[in-house]
Amino acid sequence: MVTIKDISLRCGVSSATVSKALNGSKEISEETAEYIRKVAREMGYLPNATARALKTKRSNNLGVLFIDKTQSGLAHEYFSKILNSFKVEAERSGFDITFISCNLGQTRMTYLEHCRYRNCDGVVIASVDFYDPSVIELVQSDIPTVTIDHVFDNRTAIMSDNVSSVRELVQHVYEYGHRKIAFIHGEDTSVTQKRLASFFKTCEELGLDIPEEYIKPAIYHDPESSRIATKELLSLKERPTCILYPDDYSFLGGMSEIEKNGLQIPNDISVVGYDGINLAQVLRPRLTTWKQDAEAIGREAASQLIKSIEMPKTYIPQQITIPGQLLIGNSVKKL
Amino acid sequence: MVTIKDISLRCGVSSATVSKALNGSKEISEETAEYIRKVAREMGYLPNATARALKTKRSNNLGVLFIDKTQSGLAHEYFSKILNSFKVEAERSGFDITFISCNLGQTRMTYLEHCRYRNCDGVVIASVDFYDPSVIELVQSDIPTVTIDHVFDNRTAIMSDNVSSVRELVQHVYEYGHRKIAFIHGEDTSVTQKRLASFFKTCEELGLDIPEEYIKPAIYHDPESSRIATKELLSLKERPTCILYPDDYSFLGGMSEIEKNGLQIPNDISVVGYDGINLAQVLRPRLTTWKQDAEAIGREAASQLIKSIEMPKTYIPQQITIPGQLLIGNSVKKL
DNA sequence: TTGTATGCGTTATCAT
DNA sequence: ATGATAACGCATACAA
Repeated sequence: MVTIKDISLRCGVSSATVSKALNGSKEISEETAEYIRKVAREMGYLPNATARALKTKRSNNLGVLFIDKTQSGLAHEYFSKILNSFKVEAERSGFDITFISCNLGQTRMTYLEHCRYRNCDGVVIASVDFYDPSVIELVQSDIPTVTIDHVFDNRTAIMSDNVSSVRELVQHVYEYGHRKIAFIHGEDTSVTQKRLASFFKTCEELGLDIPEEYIKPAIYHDPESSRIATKELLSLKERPTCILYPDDYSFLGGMSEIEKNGLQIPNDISVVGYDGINLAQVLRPRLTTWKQDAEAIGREAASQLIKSIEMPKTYIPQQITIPGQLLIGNSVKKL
Repeated sequence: MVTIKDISLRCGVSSATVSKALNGSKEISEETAEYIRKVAREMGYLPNATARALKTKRSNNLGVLFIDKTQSGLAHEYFSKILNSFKVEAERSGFDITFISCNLGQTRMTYLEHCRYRNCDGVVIASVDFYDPSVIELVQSDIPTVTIDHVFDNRTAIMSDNVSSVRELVQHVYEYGHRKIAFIHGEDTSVTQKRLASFFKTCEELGLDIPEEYIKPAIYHDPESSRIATKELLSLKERPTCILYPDDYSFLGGMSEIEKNGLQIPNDISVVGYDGINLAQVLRPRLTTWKQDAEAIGREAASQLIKSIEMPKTYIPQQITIPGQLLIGNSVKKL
């Protein structure tokens, strides 16, 4: 392993000079700096991130706290896209990514402890139980954090547009003539609460009276629970003409149930998804859904997090909403 | 931040003693060791991974080289499961995980350089172009590596059972009376080559003569390409009675095409998938497929990698095949 | 413009 | 059984 010292000996200068030259310090004359860089290149020098981190207290390492309960966390296209664009943007600024968890070796540690142990410069938090005390402890610490789809006071949050999205979806099916609209929602989170509230509000504004049995609980990214909810909806005396699903992936469970009942989409029943995953756009009929801009969410999260790390004094936490768009497929029939 | 020195002052012993006590050295008397541990706990001491890594040359950090081309890498349930179980097993042994890529900041580096820069103790490699010179450079370096689904000489590889799986699948549909079996395969990799060879060999053994137009290329995890391949197969004069797909996810593209043609699975045409992803088991009819033990693959990869790190002298690289199992659904009709 | 010296927190060697 | 000390590779305050 070639170190700064090796270079300094070869160049006949001090290690301090080499360090400065390599870091582009203005102190060093362009001539020697150029020479040092050349030698460093020739010798195949690579900075030692560990030593640098120990000295500077900056690891250039970002923690990623994604919970993989039901191991759907990363398999979830929405989150895997966010992670990927987060990673790309982070790397563009020279940051690496480390997963944060709570059991390392035999010693159980909190998320915060794990971050400190690894000297993470910042953490992005998504897809977790935001009421978990260990998550709250992390967010309230001095480590910069960015959360996705959940707001903490005086912390940056990147939000998908859960209110306007559901409003637009409901308005869309309303315009297509639907009045009996069912809503299958995910587990109780602030995202779900927002979507539900937006659903009720929009329906109210449109003068729709949605019976209670049109609202069914399910679990995000779990086709089976949406299949069951679908089954219940289909067995109602007053069957809805359109069903809104928690997400595209869950819809596939519903789709299966609908087809099993010999019904056709959209002729016999209309459906709407959420997320805009690739798969749903490949199936026929194409699913009408809300396309979230996961790529922008991840990129923005990284960008904000890095800003807050690099300008700790002047950075102002903010809530940023990333707009998505209505994707009109063929799964909603005009009545 | 509380350091070893802080503890040593508080305990009235030297920092060397604290370090030894905390690391369970036999040199220290049980009595003082216990006291030191107690104080450390009270003070909320956390070891500094950075300082430790600098001193010991061990980062307790494993690199993960997964290429996310077409951003399906992590969205791919097979790989995301592997990654997750790898992570869980690694953490059980006190290792963290860092993604390896080739462009960090403005400086482009090779995978090997990235690993060195981060002092990775080892790397797991999957879902990449194994003929990429930068990948080969990494594998041939002194950094321990484990590859998944590709063998390098004198290196550990964890393999799914591509040969026996395809044999069993073909035998299965053969037993159900199918003779006209089409095979849609993924892009050209050693995995694909193995599956194709196994397909041809099994067919030969069974006395089946598969016409060339029954073999269609597609792309793994890309429903659209499998949809096109399906379309071509369905338009043949001599239409196959059964289609084998590259993977379950790709099958969904084919499914869509089949249904668009007004055909029913399995009455009009039989289909077989590969991977055994959750989704395919939720749809009706349930897909007959090969369930890969992704969880075991990831776990074994981590376990082997860590062994090779901890016992560099005695560890012997090996190829380990993780068996999967035939999952019989309702997508293959008995003829 | 360049060099010297120090310390980041830890572990390891060698004394005691 | 415990302690003093050096060293890991780097960055920086300060001196020259």
